[in-house]
Amino acid sequence: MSETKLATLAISWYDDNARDLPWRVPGVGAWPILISEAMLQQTPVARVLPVWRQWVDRWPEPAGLAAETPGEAIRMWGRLGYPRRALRLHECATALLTRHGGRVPEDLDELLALPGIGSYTARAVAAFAYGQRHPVVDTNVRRLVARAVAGEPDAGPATRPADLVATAELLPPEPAVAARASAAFMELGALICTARSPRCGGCPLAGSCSWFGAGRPAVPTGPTRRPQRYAGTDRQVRGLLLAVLRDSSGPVPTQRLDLVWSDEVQRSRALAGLVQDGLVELVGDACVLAGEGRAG
DNA sequence: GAAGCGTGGTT
DNA sequence: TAACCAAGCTT
Repeated sequence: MSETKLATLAISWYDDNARDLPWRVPGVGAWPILISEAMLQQTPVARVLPVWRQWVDRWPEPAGLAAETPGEAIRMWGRLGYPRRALRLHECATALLTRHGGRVPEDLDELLALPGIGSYTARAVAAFAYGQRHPVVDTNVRRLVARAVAGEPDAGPATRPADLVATAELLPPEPAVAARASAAFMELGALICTARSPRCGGCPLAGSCSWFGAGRPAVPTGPTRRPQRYAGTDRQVRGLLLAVLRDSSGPVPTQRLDLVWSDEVQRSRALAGLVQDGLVELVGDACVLAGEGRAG
């Protein structure tokens, strides 16, 4: 008999406090759920909502997306960020068509083999779309488990196998209940057990939380590496270049792209990177989004 | 395991 | 205002 009290408490709280997100509505298919998970990778819910609606309205099945150019997926991605995710989602739709008859597979290993689908997303789809019992471990769950179970102030930066084990031990035996517990843990991490200023006063797990019980010890202060700034990076230049192409329907002369960044060396490097990544194509002396060099 | 990859709101 | 933050994946 293991510790499923946390799951019970979390689910009770979730019943009353879960946000009404459209991909959580009963009956939503695995494909729209998969799209939501891909969009939510590193992008806040509020920004995903309108784009998700556009995608599921336009491409309710994988076949619809697979029939488009990759560039159209990139264009419809809008400003969600990390546009390679749009490319991967398009590749994913194609893979679903060729390997799985146009449907999202239920098997975890088959999900993991899809483009852009990693450990978190595969388990999220298996749990939330198909009601399977898998540990669904994202940054929120890692943080919550680190605090509630291990009594630590925060989790490590990346998901490790041990995180999956620790989370799996919290899941109730019934698959559907386990899936709901995973959703509840994530929601608690997103709304209550936040990174910056956790609201332990409103947390249903506080009475069972090791970290809270220990008086909320702080993160040990140490020399932290300063992360790379965004301004002036290739990342920013890529974003500027892609924004021009996204808002254009046809080929864009490279001469026009010269206007978005004055440093020729960096601009060329950024553009070459976009081409290398398959987001952009060169057509003579012009650029287009992927797959739109001939038509579109 | 670290680095690279967008974007915009919040503190 | 600069830094931080938001449901990761790939190489």
